[in-house]
Amino acid sequence: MRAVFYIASHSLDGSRPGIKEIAENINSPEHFLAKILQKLSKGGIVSSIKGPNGGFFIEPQGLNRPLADIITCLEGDQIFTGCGMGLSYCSESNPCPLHHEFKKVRNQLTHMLYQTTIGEFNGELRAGALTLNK
Amino acid sequence: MRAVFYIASHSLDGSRPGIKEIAENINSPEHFLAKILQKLSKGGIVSSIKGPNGGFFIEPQGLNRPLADIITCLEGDQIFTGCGMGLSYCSESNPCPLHHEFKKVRNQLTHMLYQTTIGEFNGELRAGALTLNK
DNA sequence: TTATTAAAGGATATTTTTGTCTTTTATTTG
DNA sequence: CAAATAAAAGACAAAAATATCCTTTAATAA
Repeated sequence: MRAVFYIASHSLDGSRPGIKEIAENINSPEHFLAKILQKLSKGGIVSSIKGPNGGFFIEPQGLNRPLADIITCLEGDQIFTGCGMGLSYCSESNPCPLHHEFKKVRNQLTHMLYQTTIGEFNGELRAGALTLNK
Repeated sequence: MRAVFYIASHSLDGSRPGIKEIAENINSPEHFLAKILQKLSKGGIVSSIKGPNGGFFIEPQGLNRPLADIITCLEGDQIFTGCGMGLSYCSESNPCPLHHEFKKVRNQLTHMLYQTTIGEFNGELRAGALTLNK
């Protein structure tokens, strides 16, 4: 998510940071980050260009996608739909003890992740008001 | 948490289920459950007695403790205080991009886990309205 | 068109989490 | 006290998550 924020905040002026640059700026192991960006690239969250002057970027419309898309791409929709205690049987019609209470929390998280967009923090990030370090 | 619910629902009549019985009823590997119960026992969430007719139980006042205590005992208070993106620098005065939005979600989760008590589901569990299977 | 740059992909390694096995200690009952 | 029961504890094993390395592919520029 930090990598996506970093790329997003650099996509306004058409620049394309490479893995090395991103990794340095978000304190992430380079090769590990590469794996994640590959997945995000396949999922269409970020775009990439190889070769000199290549790197990662996000299309203008991509900046309006919700954060939830990042999570879905990387980890599936388990956190949006799954049981709070990880129970397979749990559902609306056959709820686990925590089901109803947990649903409220999960709904709020879901709502937050669908309302917040990838590009939402660009201004503050570029102004230096927010940072992405570990 | 399911183990605690199971023990709680059997502590009303003074019975003391053993690890084997608990494991069977919550579909948990016996020895793995043993480790968890050891930790919960050290933390004072559950009590235990060795030997014949021994097993685990929860004191009457223990039934009024919040679910949050279980989590704190097993995993610390990271989920109550930590940053949503796992950033070490993030705080109220030096927030990460998601800090303010995530705080709302975390606060609701925290509230839920502190309002809900360990013994809260005893009635429904004993009536069979709720189950603890995986 | 060749050298260089940078992402993609596959194989491997490390670490953490989860799960298992065995021995020890405590308690109860005959 | 001796035998049986059951949790506590420690050592060990398997699986999953995280991280690294190396080779391949694509793009650019001289």
